[in-house]
Amino acid sequence: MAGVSPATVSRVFASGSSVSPAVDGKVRAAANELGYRPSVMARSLARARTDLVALVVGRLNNPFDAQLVEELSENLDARGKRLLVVPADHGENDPAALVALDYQVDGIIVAAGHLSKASAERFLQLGVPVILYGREMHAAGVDCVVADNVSGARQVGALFRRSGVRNAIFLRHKRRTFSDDERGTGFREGMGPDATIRELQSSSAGSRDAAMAALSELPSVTGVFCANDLLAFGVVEAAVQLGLKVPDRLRVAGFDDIDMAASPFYDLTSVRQPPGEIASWVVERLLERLESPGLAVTTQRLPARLVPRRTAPALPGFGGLCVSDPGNGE
Amino acid sequence: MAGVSPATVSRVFASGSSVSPAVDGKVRAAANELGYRPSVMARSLARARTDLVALVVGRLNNPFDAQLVEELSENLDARGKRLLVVPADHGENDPAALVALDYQVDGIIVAAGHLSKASAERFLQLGVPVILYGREMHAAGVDCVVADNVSGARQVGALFRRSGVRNAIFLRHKRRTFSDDERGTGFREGMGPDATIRELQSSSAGSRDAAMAALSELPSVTGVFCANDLLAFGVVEAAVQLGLKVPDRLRVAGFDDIDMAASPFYDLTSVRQPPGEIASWVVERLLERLESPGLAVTTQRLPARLVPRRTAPALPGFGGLCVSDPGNGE
DNA sequence: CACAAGTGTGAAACCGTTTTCAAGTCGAAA
DNA sequence: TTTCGACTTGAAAACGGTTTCACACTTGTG
Repeated sequence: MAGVSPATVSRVFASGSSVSPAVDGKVRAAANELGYRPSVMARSLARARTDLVALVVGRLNNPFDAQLVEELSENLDARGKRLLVVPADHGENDPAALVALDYQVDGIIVAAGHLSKASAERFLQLGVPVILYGREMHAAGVDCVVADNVSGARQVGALFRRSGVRNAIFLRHKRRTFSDDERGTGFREGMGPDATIRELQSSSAGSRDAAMAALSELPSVTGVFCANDLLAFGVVEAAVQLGLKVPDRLRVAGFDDIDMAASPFYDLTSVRQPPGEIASWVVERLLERLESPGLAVTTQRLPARLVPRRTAPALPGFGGLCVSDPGNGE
Repeated sequence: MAGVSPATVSRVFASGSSVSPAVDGKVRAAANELGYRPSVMARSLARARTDLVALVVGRLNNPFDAQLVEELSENLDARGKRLLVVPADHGENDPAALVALDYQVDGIIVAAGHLSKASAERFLQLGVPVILYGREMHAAGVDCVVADNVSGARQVGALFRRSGVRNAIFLRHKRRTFSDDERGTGFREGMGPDATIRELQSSSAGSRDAAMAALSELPSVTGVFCANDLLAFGVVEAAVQLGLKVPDRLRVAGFDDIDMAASPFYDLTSVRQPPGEIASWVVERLLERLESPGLAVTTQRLPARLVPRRTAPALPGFGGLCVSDPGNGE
């Protein structure tokens, strides 16, 4: 060292320790000169803390998910932690999550479909906090954040019902999903017991074709609620192509309220779940749990708000409940 | 240890070393029993290799960027490396990139705007390979991948010119960008020297308003080329709102060819740059450079292909050059 | 049967920090 | 002047692996 000290350097870079100004200056000067920066790896090894948080996540083709990744990354960064992305593309369960463990990550954030109970227990046993979003899971101390799917979808159902829709389709993803289940349930609740609701499955990419087929085959259907906006876009397209006027002849609604939903061409009624809030809740909770591991497990429900637009407009009488866009339609 | 060996365990888990089948079995059995997995941190410290690759990236609101992150993450994962996300949201230059160094990452991938020459040199000096995408940079051994913006934009310009557009707008981002510059250049080339081209700046979110203002003020403009699809969407919307028929009265084109460009409502002529190819080239190159650091620096240009759609249709006579959608228009 | 070559294993040093502990310095209080 | 803390600093033991080296112990060959 240019200065004269082995472990004192540590104190200089670790905040909080007391070092005399003189020494501090010398060390920093030398470090600057040498271009020295403490190795996070070595520090992690010694402290048994990596400041790394793993995110186990699947595909990002839905802008909503992408947004979430961005927000998570930024939130963590602001708290001095770094995001380690572990792709869970294998579609199925845990193996990906286990990789995270090898990195001694301080915590793990898992997207809806990618956590098995087995993994969850393994994490708990190792004392690594897990936050799950987009799905509830009553298992070993994992905290969950979920948008209030049931309530959001119920609002859509109620709007459809009040608009006179009696015969509807619930379009969901091919792969069975916790949130799709909830959205279906909420929708049925909102539509009431005397409504007929068909469930249809499709990939986001193929939703137009699926909707085309279903709508031409079932002329009595007057409303389609989709598990997300991407699916709904396809339905709107199909309706246009079939000459079914939206919203007069057919109401359409989606879920997530991604940016494109506000496009004047779709102008899609949707249910807003704010990625920013989810992200900040997730990291907030993670950090809380890191500093006091004993916390009770919680499941946080984030409110989901109906955003009525043209494809399923709010009814005059009920406008008070619905918050529409500020819409400075010049 | 349940078995009988301290450093032999290392050999068991490090591939390639020779261990007798008997010992190997015992060790693995014990490891399995104890739930032991080697600590990546310790390994990294000893080997001076972390299997971590940092990605310095800004916002992900453009689906194109999100897709890129996904592809990068998966490609790296398949090669045994992990993606560390370092948000560069500060908009400006290097500080973010330096964080990556502390993690002793094996390599760094940087998105267009987020690398300064200073950082680049620092990385080179430390022997950490840097791959830059979305921008060229003739500095210290950084490899670059860039879509062929000039050629792609030139194709748009040529299409516009052949369609009779003489007076056009090039709509670019507020923040000055390498690729926007190139796209502007290519567009001008394609339009020819006698065309009038106005440059306009806007954020993706506000492009509709910007276009509204410009188009009503400049009635002679008959074509708008945008630096990306998101901007172009706003222009199409503005055109509709102003009653300018697209494409008869106004041609519009974007860049990236994101999924939504194919939406029948926009049906946007665009220039395709494949995120998958970019991603795989990036990690391919990174790994190459990791195992043979002496490689000559390269700048890879990936072909950008015009995808004509309704907002600026291909002309009958020139169809051969343009690849349109498979379009099974039922 | 001896000797070279090849294999599987253990000892020990090392990677770059943190952290405990003890020792040393200095100023203030007695 | 002596004594007692408060501060600053260094020595040394971790942290959990990898890796070099040397030491047996098999094998194969003359």
